[in-house]
Amino acid sequence: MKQFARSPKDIGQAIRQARKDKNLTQKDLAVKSGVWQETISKVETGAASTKVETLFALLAALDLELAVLPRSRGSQADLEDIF
Amino acid sequence: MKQFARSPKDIGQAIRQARKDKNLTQKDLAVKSGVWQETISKVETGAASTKVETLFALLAALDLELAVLPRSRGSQADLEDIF
DNA sequence: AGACTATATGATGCGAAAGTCATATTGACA
DNA sequence: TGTCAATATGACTTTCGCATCATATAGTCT
Repeated sequence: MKQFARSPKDIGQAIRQARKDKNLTQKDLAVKSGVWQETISKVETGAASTKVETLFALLAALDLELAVLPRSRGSQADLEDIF
Repeated sequence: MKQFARSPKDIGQAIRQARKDKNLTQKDLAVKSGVWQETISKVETGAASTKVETLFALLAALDLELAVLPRSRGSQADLEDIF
């Protein structure tokens, strides 16, 4: 079940989704990924930006990866969705 | 043509690929995305980490988006690929 | 080879992310 | 509702990305 992402917020939602699907708490994921629980909270809620390393550490701990693909479907996200 | 990514380096390569496919220089992309040419260079070569906002700014300027999906195919990337 | 363009590298300053610890708030459930 | 676990928030410090400018290196074409 694939999640598309055009903004940090999208990614955060996908991570939270995947974490819950695997029945992990933020603390569990923190231990697995080496990322602090507090940081995970911020990432999932989109409260703060993230470094790409942090993102991949979380994705790896959740057995996820990314695919880069052309924006075909749906409407364009405007810059406010990103910044 | 889809690019999978499990590390910042993978993303950098995908961005470079997409940029060249569109016949854009780093400078062109810098103008379109609002990200400095120097930063793009670092991102593409994987020399430095990036903020997720920067990543999405580049992807948007290249009409790309991400998909989050389970790591199924191929071998696992180990942590050195990420950090 | 020379000239021009593209990309990489290097230094500095600022701001923001992450680590860290403490605590508040929310959520679940007996 | 009271308690415990889960998540969010806040403060503070350190680390690091980005903007910025300058310059070096690499590529390309004549």
